[in-house]
Amino acid sequence: MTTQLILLDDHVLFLEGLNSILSGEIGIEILATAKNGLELLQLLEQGHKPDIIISDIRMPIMDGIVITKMFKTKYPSISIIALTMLDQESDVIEMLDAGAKGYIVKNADKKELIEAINMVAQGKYYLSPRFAAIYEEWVTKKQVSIGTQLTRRERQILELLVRGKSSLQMAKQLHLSRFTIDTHRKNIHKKLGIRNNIALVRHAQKWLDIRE
Amino acid sequence: MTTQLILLDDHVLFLEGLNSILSGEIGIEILATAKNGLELLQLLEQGHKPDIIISDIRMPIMDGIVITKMFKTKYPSISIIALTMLDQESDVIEMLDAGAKGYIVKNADKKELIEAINMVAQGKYYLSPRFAAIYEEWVTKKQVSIGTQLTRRERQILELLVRGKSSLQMAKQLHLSRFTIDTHRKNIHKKLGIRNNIALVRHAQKWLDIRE
DNA sequence: TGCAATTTACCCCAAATGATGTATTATGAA
DNA sequence: TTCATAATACATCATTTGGGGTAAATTGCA
Repeated sequence: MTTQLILLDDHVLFLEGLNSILSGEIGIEILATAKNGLELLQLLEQGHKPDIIISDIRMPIMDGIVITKMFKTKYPSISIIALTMLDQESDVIEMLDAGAKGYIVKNADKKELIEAINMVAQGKYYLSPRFAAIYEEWVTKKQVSIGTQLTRRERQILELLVRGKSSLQMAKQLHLSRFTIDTHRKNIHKKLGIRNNIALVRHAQKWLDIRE
Repeated sequence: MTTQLILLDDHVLFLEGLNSILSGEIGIEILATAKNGLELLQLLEQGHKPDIIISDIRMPIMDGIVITKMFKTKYPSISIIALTMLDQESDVIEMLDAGAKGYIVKNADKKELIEAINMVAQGKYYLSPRFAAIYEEWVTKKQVSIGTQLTRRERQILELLVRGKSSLQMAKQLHLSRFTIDTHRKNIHKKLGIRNNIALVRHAQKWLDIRE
């Protein structure tokens, strides 16, 4: 029984490399490759039915997380393995939350990739060893819910943060203690798995649709 | 006459993919691959004499720019082709200054890569067509920058800041003192009349078209 | 009504940033 | 070659942020 794949990555060289690596493998068949989410959707509409899609997370037009979320409802039978450079931990959590079945770093080797494909093909999950720890920690801390599950106050403070307000400024504006603001700010950090305000602002802009 | 290569990239999957793509080509021989600068140096000390090294720019231990600069004096007969994600414009400029003979984006395809190898093997230069566009854009931005007279270093640091890097992280990445980074950052503040990093990031996104 | 979640407020301490300087070494253009 | 600009590096000191807590009052909803 062969596992049928579609590969998705905006870096063509990487895509071709991956194709070259995998196409020699027994039990694996590359149906097609796509450079972006739109190409991927076209392939599926053309009737391709892969078992697994291996997708980069960070892509310009439609990123892996968006795609994964969409697939969860539109193509629930197709599993997704996420590929990443890993320079941002929170990506891991978001991707898994979005419904990815596997998570691999680009620092991994062919062997690990094939293992991941086989695991996921069997309906199991595969997490790059590096991430197991991160995810474990996340779960045990009961920080399972992310993103949209900020409380009203937290969201308000995040909005002010995005506008460049300091804790003290917010405290004055909201007639609260600066300690309170700090508590909220740090709770937001924890919930989102982000450890500085700049990353927080960018996350808010990208995912929470908080702008100005 | 075959062109002998060593490949250098910290992302093993990419490295293996590249190897897989190129090793089938006539006229090209892969002598070895290396995951970081140290491995590369060891290979050379062991007597490998490649014509060309294809190297990623961004790497943790010793980045492509450092390597290229070093090779210019220590192994002047070896040409270097730089590979990049091109998520940071200023890398292009730096790499060019450092003395790379070729410049390819990872969005390129196999055909372009091989063309680049052949060009460089013949002693010519090869620049990815995208590079031309980026370079053009970069130059015009530099000239048109009336409201935003940031120097090239300042712009580079602002780009990193937008990506959420701290002063210390930038210092490591750019091989500079953290004091230097701070000086630049504070000079940017003054020039733009902005008093904190978050406002700076938003200004950069809005007015300077610096994103990710 | 009762209990969980939220909001508020504080502690300590480390690290990073912001403000204001000085100063030396490249570098590039006139 | 000179001279301005850019890039580098550091000092000092105040403020802000980040990470780890604790704990009260309030709110909302089952």
